[in-house]
Amino acid sequence: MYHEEPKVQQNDLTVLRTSSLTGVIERELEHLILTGELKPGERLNEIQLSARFGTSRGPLREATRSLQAKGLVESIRNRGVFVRSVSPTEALEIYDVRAAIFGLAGRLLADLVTDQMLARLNAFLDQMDEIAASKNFDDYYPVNLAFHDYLVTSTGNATLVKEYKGFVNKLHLARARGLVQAGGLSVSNREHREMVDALASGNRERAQEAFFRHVERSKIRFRSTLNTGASA
Amino acid sequence: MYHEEPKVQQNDLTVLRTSSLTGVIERELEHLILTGELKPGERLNEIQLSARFGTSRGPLREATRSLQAKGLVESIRNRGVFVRSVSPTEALEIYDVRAAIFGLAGRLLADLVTDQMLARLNAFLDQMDEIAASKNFDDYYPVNLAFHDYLVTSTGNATLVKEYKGFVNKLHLARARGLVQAGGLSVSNREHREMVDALASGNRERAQEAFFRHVERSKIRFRSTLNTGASA
DNA sequence: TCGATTGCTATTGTAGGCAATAAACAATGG
DNA sequence: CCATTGTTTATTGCCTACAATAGCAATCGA
Repeated sequence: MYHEEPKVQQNDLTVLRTSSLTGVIERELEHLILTGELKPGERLNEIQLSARFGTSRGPLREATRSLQAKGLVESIRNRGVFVRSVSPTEALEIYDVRAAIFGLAGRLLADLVTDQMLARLNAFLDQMDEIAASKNFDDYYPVNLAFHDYLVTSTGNATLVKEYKGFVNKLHLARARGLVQAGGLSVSNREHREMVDALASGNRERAQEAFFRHVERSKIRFRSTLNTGASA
Repeated sequence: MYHEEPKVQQNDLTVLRTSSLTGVIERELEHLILTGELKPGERLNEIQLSARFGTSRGPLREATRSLQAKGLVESIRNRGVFVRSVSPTEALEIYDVRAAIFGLAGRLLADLVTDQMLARLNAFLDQMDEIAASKNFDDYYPVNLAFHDYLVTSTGNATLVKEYKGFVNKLHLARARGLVQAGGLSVSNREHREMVDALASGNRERAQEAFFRHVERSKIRFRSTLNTGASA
């Protein structure tokens, strides 16, 4: 008991010391947006939200400015701040840029890959195969996410990681957001194996192309579901 | 006289109507940072700057939050906001990501390229050859910039353009900033021709690789000037 | 009835003020 | 002489208050 108390308190203090109130609000808002509690197009009422967080409007406004720069909200003067709504066109653009960045991850990893890393990746593949076989698609999504996260993080390129995650977040604001996930669900694990095999070969260009194409195929799936006029 | 007065006033009003004071300050600060008037590591004094812009501290703080999200400044609680200083390591990371994005530009352009576009690009190449021959390096840099800008913009992918420019800006904050330019100066126009040729071939992968490698070579030049221990 | 105009209200934009913090310096003790 | 502790000051963090704006509804005139 005595050992935990100071630790917890120190954590709280550290949080308040490191990140300002603005930072806390920003993360909170980002969470609300990404979980869909604040939906695309919805206005962020300053008074209402600052009351909810128990602060004044100042820090909240600073937080929204930051989110605006990150592309999660847009601000219209004298009208307010709104959760961004990513159009299908922009979503397609983002898929391309994300493909390029993910491709870079493949290229970099081809030079960094170790046996240990390959073992970990194969474990991921097996796990996803298993889940896919059981048709338990709700379990597939998080593992798939962890797989991609592991790959991107393993490059050791912090700039790349940050960018990649930013785009993944933005895609959550795409209209017909469900389609983004739907596209991912039908991903055959074959593409993943191609990526891992390319890494194992140590061939930079091949790995880059495999990673790039994986995202491009997601894009194509996204687009085709769009055309069929499916709705949420 | 009478005809101009209202127009000027309307321009001012339009600017203030469209973008808030925060937006104006943000652009102004970004300019100060990128031109080097505010140097990496330097603190942005709120009182001083808000007095300079003739506003209160609120809008200024919002502007700096936005710049923070863009990676141009960093904020330390209770200490202030500082112009970011990009380490050599981070600069190398940025070069890689920029290469990936620029490579995507090449890939996209390979499918979009027209004779008219090729003519324009060849005009750029000739112009740069000319300048290089005259050894007037100060003229080379802006044309080189315009060349790259033209390429990126021609993709029609606004997300790509925004990202690319963001990274170019960030690289301006790299320590030994002169080296970034110095690296560019010695660029042989041959690389540029390779890029244009790749576009003319219409081969996606080839174009992507040519564009990618062009930036990678810049990175290598940057790194080598770093290792020789050259200083500003 | 319809359109324009004019007030009203909710909300954002900006300003300025007080409290809290950190860095620099002075004072004190060993 | 050095280390440590108290004090001062510049500066940031946050809040409250006021001004300005946009959207809306009611009113007025045709």
